[in-house]
Parts: sequence; structure tokens; C-alpha cells
Amino acid sequence: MGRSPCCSKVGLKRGPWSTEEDTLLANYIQEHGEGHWRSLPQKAGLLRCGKSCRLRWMNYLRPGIKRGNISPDEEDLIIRLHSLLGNRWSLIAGRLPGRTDNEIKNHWNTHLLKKLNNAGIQPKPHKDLPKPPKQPKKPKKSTPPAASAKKKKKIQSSAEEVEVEEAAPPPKTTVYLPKPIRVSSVFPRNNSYDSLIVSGSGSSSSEGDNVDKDNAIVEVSYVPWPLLELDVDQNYNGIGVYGDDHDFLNGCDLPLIHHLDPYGDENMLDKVYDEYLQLL
DNA sequence: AAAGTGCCCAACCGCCCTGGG
DNA sequence: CCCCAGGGCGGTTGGGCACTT
Repeated sequence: MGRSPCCSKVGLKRGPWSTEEDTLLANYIQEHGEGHWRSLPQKAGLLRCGKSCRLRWMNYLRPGIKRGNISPDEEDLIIRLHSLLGNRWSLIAGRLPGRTDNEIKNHWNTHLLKKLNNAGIQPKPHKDLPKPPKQPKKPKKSTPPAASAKKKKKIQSSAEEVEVEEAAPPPKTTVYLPKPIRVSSVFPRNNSYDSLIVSGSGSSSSEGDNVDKDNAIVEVSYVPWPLLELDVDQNYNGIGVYGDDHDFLNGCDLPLIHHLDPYGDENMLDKVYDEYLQLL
């Protein structure tokens, strides 16, 4: 028996939103705030699924949303973050002010993937990208075999090679950290990706030495998620202990770009990335 | 001008996680 | 400890538009 749908789809409108619906939704949220998405449509007088309302708000109506015209700087950052994070669109979006995960995901799939392919760079298939392992915040339940079967399948399919001892209190947990890879200090901001220099394939890159601090160009190697295995002990206070997705980045004190002006400082993205390198 | 083709992106779908009762 | 509703995420779909033939 499958999971019950989030809402009864009978009688609900689907497809593109009308301006009237947008207005209703925006007005309601302005008045009552976000949340309670399931009951929101009814209260707001919308014939929409709650999830649909949330999506519309998050991706379109929310104040501060920037639409279209993704700048080369932003593309640059997306590519770098993707090399770090894989398809964690919400995390990537969190570092790009005004951008939504959906937009970034679309842009990646329609534009950046092509550019990278044209440049001879083959980002690993999404499924091969390990996710940052999640440390169970609280050993909630040692999932019973039957109930966890589906989850395990999903996890394995995403190649999440995480060995987290959930039940026992092991002092040691194996996690995999993303290794920061500098794609290039300047993804050609004014030209195509064709000029990218692709370093040896599969270079597992403990060679962060190729970065020339004074110079712009470094080796380009799109090597998503080279795995870095390490043992976590009590003294480890790095970002490796992924409390959750957001802790994965937030835990490393990386300043959110929301606080920065992405257009004010040409080198801002480089700086941010350098901070990643240092923090990781 | 009409038909065919490809691309883009808003929206949907299904699954998972979390927290409260 | 278990169940369930709410919320969030990543992958996929399909309508509409632009471009080509």
C-alpha cells in the first residue's frame, strides 16, 4: 500500500498558475505567513494542492526572487558548488541569493551540463555522487528491516557509501568528505567553456598545489566528490559531522552570500571558494 | 505560411526526513 | 516507541515557444 497522497487531487486545479491565483496566494501568505501548506489552499480559496502552493511561492512569488539572467559569476559558483555538493540543489541555491533550487537545477540541466560536456568535462552522473553523509541527529530508531528496506535501496542507489553505525555507540564513524576542487579560478567569465583546460581525468587530486594563488588560471578538473575518507573522533570538529544537509555547510561557518553583493566584488566568488578550500 | 523539431522551464511526482502527539 | 502530518528535496514531465525546414 502506497503512501497516501499529500492531498486529494480530485477537483484540484493543475498546471500554470493564473495571476488571480498568484494574488490570492501572495495575499494570504503576506497576511498569515508561510507554513501549513496543506490547509493553506482551502483557507486562501485556492483549488490547488498545498505542495503546489508551496512550490509556487518558493519558486516564483517569494520576495527577492531573481529570475533569469544567471550571470557568469553565478554560473561559475554553481559549477564549483556542484563539484562539491553534487545535485544538492537546495544547498547550492542557498549560496546564491535570490535563486531557487528549481531554477539552478534547470539551468544546470539545460545549460551548464552542455557547456561542460562541450568542454570535455563529464560530470559524474548524479547517482554516482555521494551525498554528504547524514549523522543521525538522534538515533531515532533502528529502522526495522521491513520498514527500512526502501530507504536502504534508495541510499544505495545514490552511491552513498556511508557507514554510520546507528545503533551502537561507536566512537568511530566513517564519513566521506567532499574534496574541494577548484574548477578554475575564473570560469571564463566572458567567454565559453571551451577554453577550459581539463586536467588528467580522474585525478584524485590531493594535488591542491596546482593552484597558483597569484594567477588566475589553474588546472581545471571537474572531479565531483572525490572521496576523502577519514575517521571521526571526538576531537574532530570539522564539517564532516553532517548534522544535516544544512549543517554540512552552515557548520563550517561559510558566510552566506546573501550577505554579500555578488556583483560588487568581482573576486567575491573566488574568495568564497577559497574559504571553502580552507574550511574543508 | 505551415509543419516539424528542439529547447526551456514551470510544475508535478514520489520519496524521505523531522517533530509532535 | 510508534504513527502520522507537515515540509522539503531531487528527478521528471509536458506545454509552449523559438527556430528550422
